[in-house]
Amino acid sequence: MTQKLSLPGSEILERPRFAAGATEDLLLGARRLRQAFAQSQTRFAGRDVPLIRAGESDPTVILIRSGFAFRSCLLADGRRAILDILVAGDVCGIDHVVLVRPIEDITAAGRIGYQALSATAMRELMADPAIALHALALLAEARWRGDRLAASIGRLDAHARICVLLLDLHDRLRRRGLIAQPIYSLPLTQEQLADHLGLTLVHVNRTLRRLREERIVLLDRQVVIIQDLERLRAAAQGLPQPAELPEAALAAERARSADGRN
Amino acid sequence: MTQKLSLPGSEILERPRFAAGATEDLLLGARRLRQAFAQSQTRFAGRDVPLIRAGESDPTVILIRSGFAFRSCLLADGRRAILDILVAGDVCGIDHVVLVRPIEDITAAGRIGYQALSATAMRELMADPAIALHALALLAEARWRGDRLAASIGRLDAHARICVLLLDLHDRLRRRGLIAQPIYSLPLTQEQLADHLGLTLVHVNRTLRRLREERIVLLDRQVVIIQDLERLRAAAQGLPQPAELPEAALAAERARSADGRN
DNA sequence: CGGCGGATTGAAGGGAATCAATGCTTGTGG
DNA sequence: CCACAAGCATTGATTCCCTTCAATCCGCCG
Repeated sequence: MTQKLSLPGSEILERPRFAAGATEDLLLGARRLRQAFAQSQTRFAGRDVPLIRAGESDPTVILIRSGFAFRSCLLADGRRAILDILVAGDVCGIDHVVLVRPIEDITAAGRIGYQALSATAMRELMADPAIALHALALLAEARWRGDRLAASIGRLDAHARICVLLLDLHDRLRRRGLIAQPIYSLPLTQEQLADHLGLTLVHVNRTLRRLREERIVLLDRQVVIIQDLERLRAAAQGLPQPAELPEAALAAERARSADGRN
Repeated sequence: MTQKLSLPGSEILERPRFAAGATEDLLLGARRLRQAFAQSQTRFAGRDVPLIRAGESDPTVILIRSGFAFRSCLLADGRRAILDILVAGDVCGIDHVVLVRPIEDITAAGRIGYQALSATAMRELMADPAIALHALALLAEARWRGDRLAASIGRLDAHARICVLLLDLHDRLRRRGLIAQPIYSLPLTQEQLADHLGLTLVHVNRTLRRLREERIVLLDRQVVIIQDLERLRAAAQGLPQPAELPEAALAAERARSADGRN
């Protein structure tokens, strides 16, 4: 059924770029949205502080300035599924523009700085086509990450899943210019990693040990040290290429950093 | 860490509704988008016909009029992950407005009728704030389904996963008025179900047998017969409530069906 | 009839979960 | 300054869900 597919994996090397007809507006929208966020005060929150709770009224849209956060939902049995990890520069909660109440929780993973915009304000901003397009792009990117996670959990083993996660985070941070070396802090407990990867704490631990023994990555005290990027990439093979903010957004990102970043 | 959470599961009984401030526009946007689609000719495709291929240029946005389709991506080892199942009334490919090239494949699961809009045309439509908002809502809903899938694969066992799938599909079809009884056709092979649920063909088969023996659901020859909706719901417990098109879209949907549906 | 895709079923093995201790840090308070 | 508790990390032993491998069967079509 599935074709022979002898593609050596180097097929879709490009990450999804924005459509030509939209790039201009996207850039513009990105800038304007950042400006809107810049109006609001930067706030801070510590570990495990909920930024948005599922079901609460009057949700906000959030721009993370620094640190990590995650989106999660509670399961009936009390377990938790962490659906997305958010890093500095990410905007989350755009769907609150159209939903009365948020569906999931958004929680600070460690100490973070962020700015918030009320859903109403965001809704008004959406009147600007450029911003509307940018919002769509943000959501599209988030969905892509979600799809990727589903594929990862569904078809890769624990070893590969963790590699994908650590590599993707590395690439995201790298692309945003937030790190210069293959080292970054990741303020998630092993239990939280497990909740994200569809594993158990114990198995995450064992797998991390294996990765350490293989001298591929070292995750100690919430610090990730990638010892062998090549082999990490090899081990993370299997999924389609990581889709991330393409150059348009990247440019915007750079612009943002270049401006005073508060 | 996780609170005691003695919520009996009946907490978030409501599905995500659209925000009050947006409902009007959403309805309007939905109607206008349908109208735009109505301009284009209804096309048909048979089983396994790709509607959109990852990487191809000039992608379209698609409204499914009848039948089932699915979104999938290929993994490096040749396996496939089916990330979403699309039913009549679904719009897919909205993200093509912002992406140059689609990231995933969209394939007809059986014989389907659909209408297509070029990404360029859709991009122009987005100038209408109502349509832009509706597009955002569509994407938000798709993401929610993706998140749900990830949680399902990550935290539920095969039995529950299949129940969730069959129940969710039932509810979606029911809510759109496409079925009146707990019976529907599902033109997916067991291998495709496996690719969707992160299982193997063999195990899907065994689990379906068990469900049959338990007299909960019967899946035979691509026809799903829910024998005991109550117990199916019970078995599908565990995830947060299914998020689907809320009444706004529902109304639009009804309006659509009420008009000639081509 | 033969071939083929899909469904079904058995047997065996493995990856991950579960159960259960034991370290290790860190922060708190005496 | 040390004791102590709490949360997190680590590790072993055991269990089991799911995969893998391998046939067989069935319905369909040329």
